[in-house]
This record gives sequence, C-alpha cells and structure tokens, in this order.
Amino acid sequence: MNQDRTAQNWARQSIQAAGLRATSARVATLLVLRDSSAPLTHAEVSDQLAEHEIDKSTVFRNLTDMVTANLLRRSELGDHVWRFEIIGETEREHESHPHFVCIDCGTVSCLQEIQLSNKSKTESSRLGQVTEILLRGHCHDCV
Amino acid sequence: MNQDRTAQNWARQSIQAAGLRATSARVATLLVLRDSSAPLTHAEVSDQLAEHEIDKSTVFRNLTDMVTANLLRRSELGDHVWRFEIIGETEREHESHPHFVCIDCGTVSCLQEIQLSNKSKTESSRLGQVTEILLRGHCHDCV
DNA sequence: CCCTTGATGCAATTCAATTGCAATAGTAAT
DNA sequence: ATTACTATTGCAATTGAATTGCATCAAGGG
Repeated sequence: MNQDRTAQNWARQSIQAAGLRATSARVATLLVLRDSSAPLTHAEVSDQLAEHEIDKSTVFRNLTDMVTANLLRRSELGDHVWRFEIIGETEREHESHPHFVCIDCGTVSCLQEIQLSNKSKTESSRLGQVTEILLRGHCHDCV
Repeated sequence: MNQDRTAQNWARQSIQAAGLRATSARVATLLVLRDSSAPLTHAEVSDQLAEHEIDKSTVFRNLTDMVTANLLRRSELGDHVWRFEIIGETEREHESHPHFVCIDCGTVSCLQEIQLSNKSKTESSRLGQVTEILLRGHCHDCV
C-alpha cells in the first residue's frame, strides 16, 4: 500500500516531468511496464489494464504519447509486433547509444560504445548519416 | 532479350530446385527482387507486378512460399513493414547482410560488410550472439 | 473553485494481411 | 501431344490490429 503510493508518485512525477498530464490511465500504464521484466505488446498492456476499465484506444494513444515523450521505447523484435518498455532514468539523456535486442525474449540492452570499423564507416557514410545502431540476436539467456 | 531469357531460366530453375512450380507469377516475382538493390515490401513488389496483372494475394502467397522454400528472406527493419529480398547463392540462410534504413523516407539499402571494431565486438558478444546489424539515419536525399 | 485544454471512451474507419473457393495452369505420365 | 492430377491463381470476402472523429470528462494552473 505504502509501496503502491510511492510507485504512483514516481509514475506521476515521471509523466509530468515529461510534459504530460498525470492521468490515472497513464500512471497505471507506466506501472504495468515498470513491473514487467520484458517489453510488452500493446495487447498485453491493454489486457492488464482492462481491469481498470481503460479503453484500448486510450492505452494505444498513451503508449505512443509516452514514446514521443521519451518515457518509453517502442521496439520491434522481428515478429511484427510493437513492444513497449520503460526507458531508465539514466539512459534517457543520451538517447542515441547503440542497442542490442534479443529477438527471443525482447530484452533490450544498451551498449556503451559501438564503433564501426573504418571501412564500414566509409561505406555507410556513402548512404547517409547514421544516427542509430541496432544489433539483433540471441542473448545468452535465450541461446 | 537474350538477357531476359537467361534470367527467366535462372529464375525457373531456382524455383523448381526449391520444390515449387515455376509459374509465371513466381518467375516475375523472383526477377523483380533480383533486380532490386534493396529489400522490397509486399506492396512494392505488388506494384511492380501489377503491369503483369498479377493479383496481390498471389504475390503475397508467393512471397511467403518462397520464404519458406528458402529462396527469399523476409525481414523486419524496425518500421513494421515486412520486406523481402533474394537470398544470394553464396549466403547461408541464417546469415544476412547489414541494412541501412532512412528514418525519413524509409528507403532501405543493403551494405556489403559492416564490421564492428574489436572492442565493440567484445562488448556485444558479452550480451549474446549478434545475427543482424541495422543502421538507421538520414540518407543523403533527405538531409 | 473555475477555466482552459489535454485526455478519454466509444463507435466507426482504415488498411494490410489472410482465407475460401471455383477456375486455371504447370508437370509428370501416358 | 494429350491426359490427369493437383498446385496455383484470381477474386471476393474476411479478419484484426491500428487509428481516427467527436462529444464528454477531468487535470492542474491561476
């Protein structure tokens, strides 16, 4: 209970800090994702929030709003379903570090510094300006 | 013309070798993908085949059939759209080359070889086995 | 407490993906 | 070349997630 109160305050503050109104639907959404160890699909979040009688279109809009506000990350694991997960406080600042996504469990890991070899840098710069590097594969827990 | 004939024979043989009937729709589909320097979406393939009066559901079924038959690779590059590309003869089916996706116009390009620096390789291998590398950014046309 | 404006619920819509089925066409056998 | 078998096709219809319109509601600054 006290725990819940603390968590709610945290959620409330996070949401407001991101410039959004701290509605009960958003607080509930954020807490669901906070308590999940893996990214959740829109449907999974919706299911969990159904008991709170929150409409799925509201869930959808809130998820995308919070992605825009940089509270959540939306990722695609290769199965054509969007998944959402909390972006940790510490990583929120530098948004452009490389990520490793496990295509089995969906876990997203942040890499400190990924460098391309010089040759690869040359080749990719011919195409454009690279702003994001994403590695996909199987994490050690899933292999 | 002679060129076309040769290409058609190649397509025909590839399809039959994969255990499928070499229908004109499949030959045309395979040639479209063969002549593309980047993976194409189902819609893009369909558009190109519209002049041959091939139905989009046929295109869809053929694409997935050829994926199953290991002639094509279906991949998801983070924008929630399936793309299809030829699996090169020399490529093993589980390996894929890196892609560059323009986050403005959505254009996808294939890269020959992207190498991570040694340090980065070490760091990523700590997390798991990397099977796919994806670069995102702004292509020259969009900057 | 009021007011403004963002957020919500519900219904409706969009759009790609997918399926059912009768007609058609590719292949191997004759 | 003809036949027979069945995979494949075209078309229409369906599915289902994603998305929007709009009237109503509520968060939070003043």
